Amino acid sequence: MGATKTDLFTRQQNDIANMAKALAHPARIAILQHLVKINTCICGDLVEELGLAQATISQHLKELKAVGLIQGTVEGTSICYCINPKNWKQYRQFFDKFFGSSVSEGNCC
Amino acid sequence: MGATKTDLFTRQQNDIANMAKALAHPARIAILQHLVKINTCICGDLVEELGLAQATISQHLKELKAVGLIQGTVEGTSICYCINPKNWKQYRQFFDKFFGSSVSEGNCC
DNA sequence: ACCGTTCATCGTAATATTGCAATTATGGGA
DNA sequence: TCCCATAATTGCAATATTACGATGAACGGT
Repeated sequence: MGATKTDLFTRQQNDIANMAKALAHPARIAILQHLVKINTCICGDLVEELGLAQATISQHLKELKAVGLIQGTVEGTSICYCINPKNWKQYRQFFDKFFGSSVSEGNCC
Repeated sequence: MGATKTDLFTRQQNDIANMAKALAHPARIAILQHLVKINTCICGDLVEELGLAQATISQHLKELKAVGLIQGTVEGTSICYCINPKNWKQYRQFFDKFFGSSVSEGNCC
């Protein structure tokens, strides 16, 4: 025991949870914000920007790439990362839909 | 080592990461969806609804309550949980703002 | 007062995540 | 070819999360 029981939940529920998990670390939020801000691509100066070790940054980038939020292309000796616009919009829609179900104010609890 | 270095990031970045963390589990997504659906309050039939043990559900409810997404009031021998409309809307706005920074299509990577 | 129902909390085991040093590719100079 | 810079991967230690059985607290009924 200790592992998440994904089989108990719907595909959609696991999807949303996984999307949220990708955002569930300040370093990854910082990376995404930096990439959004510097709309043109950025390489590994993220290591300087955030105060984490190169190996750690690389790991976070890997996770973000795994869920499709960012993409990277080789640029000579360094690698150029940027937001994946398509999936970014999809994420936005997913969360929008999730929270969109407007909650009835008051009258309970 | 192994703990998240929250002090390296801004308050806002940590906040978003924490909000995302609250949603980063299918059981909590399922709980929230159930509470939204049954707009009137619901008690602990969540234990039946999801297939998890009572102690586990209670733990997830505690986390959701800790971040303010739900609220609960004593209802005799059972407890009535429901969405916290105010914070729900705030969450929605936060994520909307985060993803709102529209990404420039193409032209890079 | 006694029992049963409902839920929180504690303790513990299993697993996942975070972070880094060290190492390993890979590509561009000299 | 021999370095040097950049970034991925590996291996490991520290910490966090998930899940559950057992126990405890609170309430309603009898």
